Amino acid sequence: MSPRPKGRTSKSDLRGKIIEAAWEQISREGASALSLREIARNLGIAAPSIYNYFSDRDDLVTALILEAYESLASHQKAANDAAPVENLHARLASIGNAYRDWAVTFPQRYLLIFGTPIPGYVAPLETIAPVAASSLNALISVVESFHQAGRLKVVDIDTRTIAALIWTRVHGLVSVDISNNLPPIGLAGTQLFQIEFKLIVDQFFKE
Amino acid sequence: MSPRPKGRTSKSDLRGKIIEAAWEQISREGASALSLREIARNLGIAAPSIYNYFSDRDDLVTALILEAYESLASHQKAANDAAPVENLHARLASIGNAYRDWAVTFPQRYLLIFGTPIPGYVAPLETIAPVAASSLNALISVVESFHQAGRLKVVDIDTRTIAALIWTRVHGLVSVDISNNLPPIGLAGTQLFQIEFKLIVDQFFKE
DNA sequence: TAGTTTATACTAACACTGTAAGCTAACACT
DNA sequence: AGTGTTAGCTTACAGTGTTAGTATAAACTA
Repeated sequence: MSPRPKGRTSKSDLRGKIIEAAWEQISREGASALSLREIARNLGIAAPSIYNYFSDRDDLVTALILEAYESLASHQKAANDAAPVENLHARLASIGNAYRDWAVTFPQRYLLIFGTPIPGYVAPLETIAPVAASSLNALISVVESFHQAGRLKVVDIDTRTIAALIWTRVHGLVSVDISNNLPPIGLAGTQLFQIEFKLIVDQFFKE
Repeated sequence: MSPRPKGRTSKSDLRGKIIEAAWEQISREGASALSLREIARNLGIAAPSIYNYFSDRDDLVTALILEAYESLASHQKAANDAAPVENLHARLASIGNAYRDWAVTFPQRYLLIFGTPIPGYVAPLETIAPVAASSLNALISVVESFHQAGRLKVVDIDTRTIAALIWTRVHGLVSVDISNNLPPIGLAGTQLFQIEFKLIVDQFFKE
């Protein structure tokens, strides 16, 4: 039926195309609608061929999660580097806005990372933890800088704990926002984010 | 094969048993592993019989979500009523702790409500919004009371917005905690929650 | 260059899922 | 008694992830 492509295609990069098709599908339908057979259909290949590149569906999902974390981490780093090193408030604002922007631009990727959207999927922590941690590096680094400059308002909490709390606050707001679970208080997500960000800065950082 | 039960069983409450079996399954395997056929197997009935009580799987999930919201809301109300009306800080602490306790006790129910764990399921907002809102009533009421007592530190933010932000903070921390997505900072979820709760109280409320 | 191995595609099949259609026995009501 | 409705059942269909077995083209080896 199919024209039987020439065996080892050598440079067709089918693995990359599978990942690409998976993202396309996730962006449209959400992570939980990921289907190996539909990926295969879209690519014009047989479904089991995917198993030449991923040991099973979970393995593909893990690859997607790693890619998403790397994307988030690189956006964070870019935002951090875009602000002057010595202007800590500017750096903080830059990475804060970049964090929300990334989540709003790629909501399904964000939910893929931080939700539990795939039936029966459990993330292999030892694989994911390192790159997940690296997506928090920019924030941790800024908090550390505030600390070393003696500009932390709160002194009885470890800097990494402060960073973790800032993250859970931002994550809580952003994840609820892109899931459309915000309580109906007449404020758009952007406005609420600005308010919360200001409150966070006020509470933890001097000047 | 089966002894063919006596037709209209009238008081067998199969609908209730289906929901019960669904919870049992969700508690063990997580919400995304919910399977109508396995429910039927556990109850010793045929899978399509479920359709006599729920129009489809999503309908069952909606019923579960409503039940979960109601449970959360009633726990919140109980916690609110357990503290003396005039002691606003005690009431706030009571509902705060009750919120986390409920989430930790029923993590899968919490994730069912606030995550997007079911493949292809989209919550019917007009059905769920009212009971979802009612689970925030205790918090809103306490914040209102602080406001009317002139004991809000922050005056340029609407009280409902303050309540919403407090909720997103608590939700962010709790949801990440029960999903085991907390950054590795050596603090247990309980400790982190106490720290964050104190910070919230300090930031918004006087005395 | 000829022969062998290996990688990558395929088809067919299995076990599972939600769900629709149609049948039947028991009850409720005229 | 007869009728209609309810709530079970079996059967069947289309979808899913996954495994097994097969074929072919490329790459390596003698």
